[in-house]
Amino acid sequence: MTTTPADTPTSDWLRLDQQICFSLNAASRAFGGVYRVLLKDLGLTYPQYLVMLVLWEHGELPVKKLGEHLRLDSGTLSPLLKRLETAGLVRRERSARDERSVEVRLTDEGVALRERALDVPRRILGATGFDIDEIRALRARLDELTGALDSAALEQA
Amino acid sequence: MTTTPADTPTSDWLRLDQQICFSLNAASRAFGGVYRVLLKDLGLTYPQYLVMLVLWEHGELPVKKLGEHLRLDSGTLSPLLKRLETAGLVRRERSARDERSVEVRLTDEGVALRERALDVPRRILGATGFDIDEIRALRARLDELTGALDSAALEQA
DNA sequence: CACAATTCAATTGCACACAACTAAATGGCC
DNA sequence: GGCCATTTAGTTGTGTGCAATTGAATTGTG
Repeated sequence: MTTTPADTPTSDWLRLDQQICFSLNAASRAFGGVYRVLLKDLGLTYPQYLVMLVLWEHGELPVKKLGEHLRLDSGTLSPLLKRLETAGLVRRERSARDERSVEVRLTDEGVALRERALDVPRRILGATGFDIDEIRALRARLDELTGALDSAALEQA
Repeated sequence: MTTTPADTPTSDWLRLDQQICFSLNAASRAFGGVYRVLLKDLGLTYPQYLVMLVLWEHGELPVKKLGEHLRLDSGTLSPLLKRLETAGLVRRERSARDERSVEVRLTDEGVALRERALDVPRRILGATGFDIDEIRALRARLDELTGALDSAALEQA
């Protein structure tokens, strides 16, 4: 346990920084690892699962809206959606009203996959060892952090 | 604010799961974004910065040890280290004692870069909007989570 | 000593992330 | 109506992240 006092000299900040980055980075990847195992049966990667979650909840969506929900741009989504389409889970059609836009909608197979995903959240929760309120508190903290980091990033632009 | 009661029906768990994954994933990438901006001056990516942090603290290290510190394998580290070497920050030499092993050591330039990185942690802390004790608490929580997820992953192997 | 199992780094193949750019379509403005 | 800025997906290029494989070096065991 490194209980670094608040007046840590500058030269040690890099070590402290190390701890902070590592923790977030490691947690994110550890989480991804557990999802990867659980999602293997469904034939989904973790980011693909996130896309399916949004579609299961919202139904049909243009790529733009999907990206806003997921904080992802077309550079990431276009090839990912192409793979989901090849897998038969999703169809993409140019919107009739606005031909710039592409509507992403679930196929019957994509809708059906939801049933097989239903127990994923519970198994994930079990893997964390946290109870649901602890997870919820952590989530709130992380959202707070994300919000602060986003506005800080904007100020630099 | 979605205050989901503990007896949420199964069909809504996917929506809850969505919130949890999104938060962690988003926080991780938001963090990466802020680091990316700050590290641009130094010519480092975020993962490269993590490698440099370990080297600044520990000096010379074999690739294996580096991977243990960072939870990364040679598949990720080999090309990354090659780029750091091309950038002149690092040298790689096969160990004399054990020719399977490759020692990674900082060049003078790599050591010098540390000076220019000294204010990164403070600027990151500022971007989070958290004070140092809050960050420390969050880090502890994340480490706990990582530990639980790792042991859960092991049980499935 | 011989030889099988293990260790270590590198490589290959696949899938994100993201910046920068392209191309098509739309909307606003004169 | 004609032109220009904006919006929207897609593409390209670079850099991870990880599974699986390869190949060389070492270790353990008889």
